This record gives sequence, structure tokens and C-alpha cells, in this order.
Amino acid sequence: MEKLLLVEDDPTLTRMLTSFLTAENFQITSVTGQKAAADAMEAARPDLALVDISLAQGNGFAVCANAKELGIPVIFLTASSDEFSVVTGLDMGADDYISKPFRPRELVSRIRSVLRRAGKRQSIFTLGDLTVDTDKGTVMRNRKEIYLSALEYKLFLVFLNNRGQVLTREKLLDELWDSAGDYVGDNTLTVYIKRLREKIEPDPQNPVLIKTVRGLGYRLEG
Amino acid sequence: MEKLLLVEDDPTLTRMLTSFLTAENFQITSVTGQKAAADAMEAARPDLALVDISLAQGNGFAVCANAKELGIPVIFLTASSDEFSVVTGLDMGADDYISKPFRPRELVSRIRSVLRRAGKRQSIFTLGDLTVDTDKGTVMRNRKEIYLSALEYKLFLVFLNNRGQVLTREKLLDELWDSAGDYVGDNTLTVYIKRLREKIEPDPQNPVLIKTVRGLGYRLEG
DNA sequence: TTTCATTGTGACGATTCTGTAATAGAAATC
DNA sequence: GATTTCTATTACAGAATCGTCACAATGAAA
Repeated sequence: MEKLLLVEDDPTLTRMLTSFLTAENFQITSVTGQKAAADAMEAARPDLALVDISLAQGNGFAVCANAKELGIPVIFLTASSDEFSVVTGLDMGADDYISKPFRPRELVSRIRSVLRRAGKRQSIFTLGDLTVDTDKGTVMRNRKEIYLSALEYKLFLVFLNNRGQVLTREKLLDELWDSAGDYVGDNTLTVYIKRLREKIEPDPQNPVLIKTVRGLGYRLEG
Repeated sequence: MEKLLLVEDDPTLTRMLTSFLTAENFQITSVTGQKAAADAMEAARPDLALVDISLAQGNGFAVCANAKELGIPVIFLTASSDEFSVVTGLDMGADDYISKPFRPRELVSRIRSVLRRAGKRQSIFTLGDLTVDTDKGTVMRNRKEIYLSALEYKLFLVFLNNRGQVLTREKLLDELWDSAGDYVGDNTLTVYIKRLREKIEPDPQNPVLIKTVRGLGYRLEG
């Protein structure tokens, strides 16, 4: 059952949507502020976020940016014909939007569409004999847990979410450190790659999972 | 430049959209019927199709299904508040829809959003028995990887994106080095051409892929 | 407090890349 | 055929990239 996070100020609308979407077999978490939204995304790991652009506390765009970092798709709810918001919202990476007042059926349709496109967030990844459970936050090899530090784990997840693609150093630096705002030396990443390999590669000297693509970046084989 | 296929009956709307979207740097092909749409998708390989649901000849859904088969993303144009179409359209895999009358800027915004999502920068090129996967950053010949250095790879991509056209030395120098700001000797390019040929040509002494066009530049056959 | 893991950094070497120069070769022009 | 112009080839040195190690700072846990 898919988990949705509803970020909405209006209690009437919240009640209505919660009841309707629950009936449609979604599991709803609802919050009202930007901060609460950030916490809920971390904690509940929703499959999709419905975000009202016109939040009282903190604007919806920040929530959207936050969601994007976690790879959570976003549908914006906007006041009707608010073209500025629509354009800005889509440009900043929202997956869809719907203007109020909307028909519930259309909302459900859009939710399913986005979920389908998003490839339905998995909470369990496997990669060879490795198993990553993002709900539990564990990495296992043959039933034995491999302990990764927070950053190593985050790095691994970025790779898993972009399996088979070359990720530039820049992109990886962004994903891991940019949100904090403090920039980090370039070889720091190199070191983390090494540390991650040290833990997950069968033979860290000859990496088969995380390949170096010289001049371009790194790639997780899948 | 992205190619769009417009499937629309109304000539006024077609004219308007063509002119507007051209100004926005899209390349437009427009057709009117379902059959023509199918042909155009085969031939022109658009990056995205804009499909009017209410086509006179053949309905828009069939066109959408066709596009999906070819992996071409679809945005539906619908008469306003035609909820049935919207729901059905999204459910059958359209990537977005927009109801008439719409604001051109919003359409552009949605187009870009869908293109971005679809990652519709073509990620796989083939050239004879060569395959280039820009996601993975690999070049393969018969399942065997051919390793190219960063610059060689970049050079090859420039050729692939301008297949069949003569590229002047100046243009190539711009593409490869201009961004860095530091200029580079003219024969450096010559050397890279050689290095690239060395790796991708069946017989580097007699290049058949990258031809020299004396006095003008080079051309990738294909 | 002490201990310990995590995190970020600087330094070094190995490897590969990159740009250049010098020379050889081919094609056009006289 | 000789000359000029453009392109190809080769070899080389400096630069960049990446992997590895050791270590300091931080902060949490014992």
C-alpha cells in the first residue's frame, strides 16, 4: 500500500482528502508546516508528497526541493490558474500539479500516474548477493549485516537510485554534501568511494560493483 | 534541439502552436490523422508527441498507445474539463495533459518537465556495430567495451549529434575546448581525431566512419 | 574522562590524459 | 614537376585524475 504525505494547511481539505484517499487504499500522513514536512519525509518515507504551494509556514517550493533530495515525487496543489506557481513548480522538478478545486478522481488518477512513472519506490534493493533494506536502513550480504556509516550509506543509496548510470563527481558531491551548504574537498569523495568499496566489494582492489569511469565519474553496475 | 510531433486537426491551433514552439527552440512536425502520426513517429523519431484527444480520424488514445510502444512521451491536449479523457489518458500512460484553452508558457513548461522526466536526451546511439550509451558512458562494439578517454568520448558525441554533417575544425575546437576558456593549438584536434579513429575505426588507416573533408573539416558517416 | 567511530583533509605515487612540436605524407595549385 | 597548403603520424613532457595512506578534529558512547 502506497504511503502519501499530504502537506496542507486547510483542515477541511485535509479531512476531505484523507478520507477520500484512504478509501482509495492509500495510507495518508498529513502535516501542516515545512519543517514538519521535512521530518515526516525522513521518518515516514512516503512514496509521494502532495504539497500545497501556498503554505502558511514555509512555502511549498522548499518542501518540494526537500522531497527531490530524498527522491520522493511531488504533486503540487495550487490555487486555480496560478500560472506563476505552475510554471515555477514544474520547472523546479515537481512531477505534476493540480489546481483547486479539483475532482478527487482526477487527483487519484494523477497520483497513480506519477507513482507509475516514478517506478514505485522500492524499499528493498538487491545487487548480487547484497540486499539493502531502506526501511530498516540495513545492508546485508548472505544474512550478515554490513555496517555502513551514515554517509557511506547515503552514498550507496545514491548509486542504487541511479544504477547503471555514470554519476559525475559533481553530482555525487551535490547529493551528499550540498544540502548542508558546506562544501567539501573533491578528494573527500574519492575517499568515501574507497571506504564504501572497502565494505561492499568482494575484492576492493578490483571493484566490480562501483566502477570508475575515468574523466566522467563512477557507475554502479546493475 | 528537441523534436516535437504535433497531432492536431484544428489548423488554426496548429499554426499558432507551431509558430510559438518554434520560437521556443523546438522543432515541430505536425500531422492530422492517426495514420500520419504513426508514420511520423517512425520516421521523424520525435522526442515528444503532443496529441489532441479529439481527433477526427482515429482517436488520440490509439496514437498514444503507438507512441508508448516507441517510448515516445505524450502530452494530451483536451477540451477543457473533459474529465473522462483526462482520467483515461493518464491511466493509459500519457505523461501529462493540458486542457484547452491553455497558456503557451504553461505548455512549454510542461513540455520541458516531461522531457526532463523522460530523460529524453537520447541515451543510446548506434552506428554500424558500435553502440554508445550516454547514461552508462560506454562505447561498445559487439558487446565489448571500447575505452575512450574523456575528450575522445566528448568528441565522438559531438560527431554523433551531428551525424552526416561536415564539422569544421573551428566548430569542433569550440565544442571541445571553448567552455574551458583556454585555447588550444589547431593540430591538437588533428591528434584527437587520430586517437579517436584509432579506437573506433575498423581500419584506422582507412577511416570509414570519420571522413576527412579536405579544406572543410570532418564528417561522421551514418 | 576515556574510548572509539566517523568525518574531512593533506600528501604521495601510479597511471593515464592532454597538448605540443617536429616530421612525414597527401592533395591541390602553380 | 615544384611548391604550397592541408592533414596524418609519432614521440614526448607536463598536467590531471584517481587510489591509497596517515592523521587531526569532532562528537557520541562507555
